[in-house]
Parts: sequence; structure tokens; C-alpha cells
Amino acid sequence: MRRYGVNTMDPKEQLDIIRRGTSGIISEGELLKKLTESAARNKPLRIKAGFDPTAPDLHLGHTVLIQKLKHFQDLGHHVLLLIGDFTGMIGDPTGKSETRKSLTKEDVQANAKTYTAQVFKILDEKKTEVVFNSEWMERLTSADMISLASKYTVARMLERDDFQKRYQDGRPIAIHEFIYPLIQGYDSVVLKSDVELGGTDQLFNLLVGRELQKEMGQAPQVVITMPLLEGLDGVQKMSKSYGNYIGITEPSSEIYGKVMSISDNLMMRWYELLSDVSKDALDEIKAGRVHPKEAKEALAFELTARFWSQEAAEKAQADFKALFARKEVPDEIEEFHMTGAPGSVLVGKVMVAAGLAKSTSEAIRLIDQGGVKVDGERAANSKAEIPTNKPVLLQVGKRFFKRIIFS
RNA sequence: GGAGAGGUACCCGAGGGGCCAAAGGGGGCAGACUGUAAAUCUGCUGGCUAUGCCUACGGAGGUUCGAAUCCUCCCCUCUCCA
Repeated sequence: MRRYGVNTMDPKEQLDIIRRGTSGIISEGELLKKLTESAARNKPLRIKAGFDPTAPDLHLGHTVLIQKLKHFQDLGHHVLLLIGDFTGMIGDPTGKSETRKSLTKEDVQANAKTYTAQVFKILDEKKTEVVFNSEWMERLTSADMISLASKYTVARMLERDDFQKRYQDGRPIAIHEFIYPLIQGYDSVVLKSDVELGGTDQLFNLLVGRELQKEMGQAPQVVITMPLLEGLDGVQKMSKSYGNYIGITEPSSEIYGKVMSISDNLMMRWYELLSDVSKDALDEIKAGRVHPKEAKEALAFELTARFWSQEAAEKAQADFKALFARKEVPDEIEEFHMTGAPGSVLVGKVMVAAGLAKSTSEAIRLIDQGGVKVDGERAANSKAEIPTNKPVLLQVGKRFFKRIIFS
């Protein structure tokens, strides 16, 4: 873990650390100025980042941003974690017309709790201030709202990429979609943020914050955008709805294995956005001087250790090698007790009972494709039966094992 | 209020009376190969008491020997005009 001390580091050096991996900083000049002043007055900068409380599970994509917050925190700055419980009800404009189910206070509280618990796997809880925007948004009257709306123009709103596209294509834009960026910007005013972090898709919203701060007589926040992390497929951004994500609470073996499954191309990208390896080491990998497989192992190890522990990562790595490189049977295999079976049962039946196949049809397909082994022997066909006089080891595909105990 | 387009499997999307458990792609899974669950190639991808049966093309009826396909009503989505 890094320790940079509190505000003692030279502002230029701070800037170097902050700059790494970002996709944009608006503007570096302003940031340097803020850092310099902060150091001079020994007053930490207020760093804001907002989160949507509707999906409480964090995945690696989110951690790109959180890692950057961590950098600020290590530099001694003050991190404000904004839970957008109010804005969550509106939903960030996406053009997709999906009605959001409104969350109850309890839902939000519960989500926020899971959320922050995960965030604090990375950030220091004691140094992080968690705030909810419903706190001030609920007190805003309609008149206040209109006054806020008067601070921004339709023309400027339409500068936003997806609004512009939709407007040109004649697709609908609901009025309330204009409100989302306004509120996000207003949050910055309330929090007096010096810097706001967001994904590149947030650029517009972040800039609205600058405008509103200026409008209300504050120094505008510096805007830092982080690239969106591509998911496991290597194409689309990592997102739960695409199912191409690695959740940070997933078991260590899953995190390790999933990282090992990404393509070599994607690995380079992940190295850049997720890894903490030194710049030199990164260059070595990019130049192809490290074997891709070894590089991938190192990355899988690093990320597993980050969310679990060094030991867990070592175990995950050893298990992975045994299972895939040496095709060994893992040493810990879940047992499944099957009761009431006659003298022998169809393999497919056992698979379904033990949860190794969703249906007998699927089980039959797997068997016919040669993906099923009983005690290490490939099941010849779907008519094959297992005698029930002794326990057997059932393997489906490369990864799924169950020890079946008949009783 | 008026006019039009459309709702098909996990997703996208073709099919406009039988040859349709439904083309093609994506995703997923399996196999081969390998450097790893990379890449590449091949196969599979509704369910079941399984050479047959059942369920399924937004919902409910109807026409027909036979309907994802034709008709009626309804629900939903989208666009344009007002």
C-alpha cells in the first residue's frame, strides 16, 4: 500500500500520479494550481465521485475510478463519496426508455451499505466521507428547482452527445432527462468540490458542475474522466447487464479464472487501467518482452490479491494451474448426497440432481459431446449408467466437479 | 385526437398456411488444439417418463385437415401529424 504523506509531495509529482490512466483532465493547469494552493495552505482538496445506488454490486469497471480516488486519498486529499439516491430515481439519460422502479429509503440504505462496504476494500473508510444527495435535494422546492433550471440553457443541454443525436434523429428526449445533469452539477455546488471524477460517459454531466459552480460564484471543479473498462468480451464496456463483468465480491478462484480467460489484447488494456505495476514493468509487457501467459497470471494474481488477500491469490493460482495446466482434479470437491437411487442410475439423471446440468436434455447433450467424465472415464453415451454401490467423482466440462455419494 | 410501423428463443433478427423447435449473427456451453478459461477450428444451444410426445413466435378467441404465418378483439412499444 502506498503512502505519500499528507500534502507534502510536490504538486507536480502529485499531478503525475493523478494523470496516470486518466482519459482526460479539464484542466491540468487548474489542477496544478489547486494542488499548489492546497499544499501551501495545508488544506486538502475535496474530491467528489458519484455513485448510483440502484445496482449495489461493484465490478472491476467501477474500480478504475475508485483506484483513482484512492490515489487522491493517498495524497492526503478528502474524498467525498456521493450516493446519488435522489438522482437514482431519475436515472441517467441513456435514451433507453426503461422505467426505473423507485427505491424505498430502506432499499437505498441497504444498497448504500453494500456499496460502501465494497468500496472500502479499496478506499480507507476513515478518510472517506459518504454523502447522500437526497439530503439536500429533498429540501429543494419547486421554485428552487426552476431557479436551478434557469441557470442552464436548452442549447447547451443539446450539446450533450446523446441528446444531440436523438434530437437530430427525431427520437424523444424527456424533459426530466435534462434535470439529471443539472442535479449532478448542483451536487458539486453543495459539496464545494474541487475535483470531480467520472467515466468518460460522464464528461457532459461533470462539465455542467463546472458551469453551475461558476454561475454560483464558486471556483469551478476540475473534471477528471476515467476510461470505461471493456468487459470480459473485450468489446462492450463492463456492465452487469451485459454479463461481462467480474464482481469484486466474487470468490477468489472466480476472479483469478475470469482474468485468465480474457484475450491477450484485452489484457493490455486491463493492465493499463487496473494494475498498479510500475510504468517500466508496463512498458515491458506492452513491448511483448513478457510472455502473455505469464503477464496474464501476474495480473490475475494482482487483482485477486487486491480484493481478497495474498494467500487467497496464491491458492487461486495454484488451483488454476492444477486444474487447467495439469488437468488435475481439485483437492476440494463438493459432495452431493443422492438418496433413494436404485442399483444404477443414468448419468444424466445424476447430473441434473447434483446441479451439474439444468435439464436432462442438457445433460444428454453434454454427454454426447464428450464433456462428462465418471471417475475419470468419459461417459460413452447418454444411456450410460452409474452403479450406486460406491461414491463416484462426476466431472462436467473442465471446471465442474462433484463427488456423488449414494445413500 | 388522427396516421403509420412493430412485438419471433438468452439478445439481435429472418420467415407471411404444411418441408418450422423456427434461417443468420451474437452470446453461452462442449470438444480438438494450445501458452490459459488467449487465438483458431468443429459441434451443440426449449422440455420430457425420448426414434415419440408436450410447450413455444405479445394475450384471448376464431377460420382451417393443418396457423409464427389468415381473421376478430385486446395489451404493449415506437414514429409522424395535431
